[in-house]
Amino acid sequence: MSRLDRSLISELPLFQGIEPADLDGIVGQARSLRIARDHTVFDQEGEAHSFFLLLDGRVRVVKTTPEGQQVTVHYISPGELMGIAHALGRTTYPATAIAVVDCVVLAWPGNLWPELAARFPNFGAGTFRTVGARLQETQQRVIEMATEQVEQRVAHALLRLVKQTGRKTDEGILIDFPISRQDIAEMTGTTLHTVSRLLTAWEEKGLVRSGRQKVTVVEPHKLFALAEGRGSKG
Amino acid sequence: MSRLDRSLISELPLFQGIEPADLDGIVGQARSLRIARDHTVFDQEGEAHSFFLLLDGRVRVVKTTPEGQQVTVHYISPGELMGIAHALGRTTYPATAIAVVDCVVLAWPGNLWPELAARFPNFGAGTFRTVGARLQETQQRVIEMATEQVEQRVAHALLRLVKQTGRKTDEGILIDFPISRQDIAEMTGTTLHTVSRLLTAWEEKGLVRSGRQKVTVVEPHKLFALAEGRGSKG
DNA sequence: CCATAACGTTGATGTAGAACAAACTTGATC
DNA sequence: GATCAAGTTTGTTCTACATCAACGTTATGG
Repeated sequence: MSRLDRSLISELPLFQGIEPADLDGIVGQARSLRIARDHTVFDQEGEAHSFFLLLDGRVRVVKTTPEGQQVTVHYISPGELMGIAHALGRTTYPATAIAVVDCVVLAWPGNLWPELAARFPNFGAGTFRTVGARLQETQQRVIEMATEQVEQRVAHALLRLVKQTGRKTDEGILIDFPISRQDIAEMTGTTLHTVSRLLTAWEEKGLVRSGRQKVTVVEPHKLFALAEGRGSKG
Repeated sequence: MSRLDRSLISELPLFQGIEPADLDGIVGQARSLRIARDHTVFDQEGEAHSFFLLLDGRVRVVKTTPEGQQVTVHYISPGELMGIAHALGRTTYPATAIAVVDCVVLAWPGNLWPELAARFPNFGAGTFRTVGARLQETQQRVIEMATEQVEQRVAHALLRLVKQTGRKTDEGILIDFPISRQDIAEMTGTTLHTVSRLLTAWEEKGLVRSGRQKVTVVEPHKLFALAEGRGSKG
């Protein structure tokens, strides 16, 4: 096992205002894990033994209904916490986390969370902000699902991904991990067929370029106009 | 202004494990407010000067889209915190809170929150649990919106209200505050017309009894079966 | 007690998007 | 380089639910 040191986390907003020696202590209590693509970091209903910090890669958080339908709740980017069931007073994970590319994570024992939060108020407050932001985002999605039609929802979802993980290329802004029509459908509550049709239509209008597990947004502003319900017909 | 004392809050889960003297101190820093029916406790985008504890009544939390559409995010029951924007690192309220009946609330200055959370870890942890529960619930609604059809969503919404605020009567379980077809539509992302049709159909089947701003669930189990997608046709 | 606004019901029509079905493409694997 | 699976496209059909429209009912206040 490789030596872990504070440089892994010292730049993250979550750990600002904590003494270097303490950072070493915190990191010292973590295990570092590599999660191969398509493998899970933790599983829905599983015992919440740990909480995690994503250092590198990208993780999809999915809830599965009793009927077996999947809904993608959130994408995790590097620097974010995940699996903080303990902090929320739960003993099992409420969702499954799947690595969409090879990932590196730090894992702490779940029961360490209260201790860390008590000793480092900034850490506790940071977790609070994370959860708060996630609540905001989730409420926003409820609003979208309740008031927008599919085309706008898919457009919003793509723009969100672009903001979180967009990488500039010569064609436009590439969503920087493999993402299928099915994945987008699970984020927006529609079917892969409808997503496919939308992407084809947008490609014809020059808004996006897309291929197998790959989407590039060429004209973010036009896509945004569409997301806001001001499509070309308005 | 009436004298406030610890008995107002000492029984609430949120304040367990805090010394009586400290409870007096906490309550002493609060103002008590009466909010008349249909008036707001706080307003979306407004400066988050305070956070609140609902002592009595019922509050509807609503988000309004730029296009003016309203979505009900949550109902608050007595004993719950609301308007905790500060704890989530925000400076404005993300939604509007409307009293659906005459209410009594306690209000603390927003900037007091970090201090209380630091001095009373149980209080901080309790807030965390509140926010966590709200996140869970909101994610559940995203899943419902993504995977269920309107009839099931409305059934789930009614059952949730029954659980939170149901009062046993001789006809069944009454949702114990005035609630219109429009209100239910805003909770479930549909129209008042569709809600009206559903309630009429359910009434014919003997599942509910409803009238002007009033819904009584007569057969919770059958309604639950329906909510789970096992309607009479299955 | 009458006016009027708020709330609720019910019918007719239209359509977004799911469901069904089938073929095509692109990578992987032996 | 043939085979196979996973991902994608595209056409057709069908339906749940919104939308449009009108009318009925119950409260409220002058």
